[in-house]
Amino acid sequence: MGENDKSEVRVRFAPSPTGYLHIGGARTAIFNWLFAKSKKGKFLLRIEDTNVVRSSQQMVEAILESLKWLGLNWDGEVWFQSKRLEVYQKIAEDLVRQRKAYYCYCERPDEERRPEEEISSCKCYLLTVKEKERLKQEGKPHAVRFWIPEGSTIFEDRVYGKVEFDNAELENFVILRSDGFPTYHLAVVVDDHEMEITHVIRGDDHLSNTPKHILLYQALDWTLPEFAHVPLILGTDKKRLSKRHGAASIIEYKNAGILPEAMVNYLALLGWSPRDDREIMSISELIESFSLEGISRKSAVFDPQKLEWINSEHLKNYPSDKLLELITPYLKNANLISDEDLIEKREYLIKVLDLFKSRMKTLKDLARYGRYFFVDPERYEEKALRRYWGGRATNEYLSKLHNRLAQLDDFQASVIEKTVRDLADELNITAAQLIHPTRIVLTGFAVSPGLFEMMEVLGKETVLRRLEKGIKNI
RNA sequence: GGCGCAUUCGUCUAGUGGCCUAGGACGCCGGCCUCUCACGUCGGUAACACGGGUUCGACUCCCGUAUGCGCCA
Repeated sequence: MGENDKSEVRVRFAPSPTGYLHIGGARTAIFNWLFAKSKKGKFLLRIEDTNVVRSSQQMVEAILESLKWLGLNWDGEVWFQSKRLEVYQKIAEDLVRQRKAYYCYCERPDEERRPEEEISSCKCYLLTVKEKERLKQEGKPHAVRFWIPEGSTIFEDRVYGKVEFDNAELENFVILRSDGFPTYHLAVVVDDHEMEITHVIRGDDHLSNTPKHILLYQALDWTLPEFAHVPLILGTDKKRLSKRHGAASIIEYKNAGILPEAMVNYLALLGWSPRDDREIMSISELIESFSLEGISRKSAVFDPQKLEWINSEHLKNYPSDKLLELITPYLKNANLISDEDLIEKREYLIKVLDLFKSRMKTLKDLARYGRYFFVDPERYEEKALRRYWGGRATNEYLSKLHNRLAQLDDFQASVIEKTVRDLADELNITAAQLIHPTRIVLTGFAVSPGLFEMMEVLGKETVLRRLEKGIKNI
């Protein structure tokens, strides 16, 4: 066990392009990538597209896009199984020649409704030479089945520890279908060998398949990689995560305004622990702390709320200029800024983010809850008015406030605050009686960042304009 | 059905025989801060699936049971 320093670590992620990259797949990719990085090894990518009907080029693109978004860059060219059919066929033939596999002429059972116990055991290996010859003449299609040897198969899984299977439990399994396409078992073993994969890190739904793979490695006289099976991710109902559980595709989280580093952070923590209390971790911290030993054997439930929390933590620590780039699409989409604004009002936008980012949970939030940083409020929230607007008197107070503010040369938070509080004193009212209505007039809501800081950012001109408008219209 | 794997607060987890009257985090609830809501901060809620062993001593080791999940060309 343990990695040999001399040989480079090589891992791979091998999705099949029959759907988008989902949460579970993404986490498997993350574990592989983290492991490769932590060992200064290579992270390879292989597309398992031997299921021609269900695979599509479009899905390949989508998966690559998701991986790029997450920042999981891969080494070298992408491998495609569909381009390697002859390789699998040749190896299947070799195994037949060596009597480690044999032709099977059984009719393919109806995949859809397979009777419970009719999990047939193929007896084609009993066929006589004469019978085989006859079937060949008839041109009857055949699959290739691997011949399971006697004994038992034991291996040391890096996550699950020692795992033992009795070979008698295994059936002579198909490695090459009658249509010439390999099964998962053959393809995975052949490719992992040729790609010189040293560690197979994959979902634990393959734990039970691993003995078959090991038997193949042995039959082919290839050295075994290490295996590490990672537990599945479940939905809130404790069922395997799938499309039914809402956003199962990674891209949906991108669209929902989740940062890629937050996604990686959260997913890494789902089924893996650094063994201390750290939760908010940067990519480099994750790489540094990652180890196979920290992976749990228990499947974990995906919790969108915690994802959001982790996202908000990352957002808070994000440099505002970088953040601006990321939220620009959302602001444009909501028609709040133009390309010119991006240049002309850059300084303003940065200040807005400085003020607002600590209250953001997703990249969408500014466009959604902070419209007043870009446009005057079109309407005032009913509830806010009812709660904080003190009738005609309020209009008069605000009018006085307007006059005072208009005289300020230095429109700074501290100065504004003093002005507001002094006025309240003079009017013999509480500061809150001034503050709340002002907020409503400026934002349309009862909720916003601290009023004085916000006024400074909005600027004198905007503040005065909105005050006037509010006094007139409310 | 056979085989395999798992089982600590609602959720993610720490825990590798005594440090555990079980720690952290999300969520939830409450206090403080305060111009609101967040942020922050302080505090509260809540768990070792069950039954047998082994041991001076089990969350930790073993065996069953239950439940869940996975694989079975």
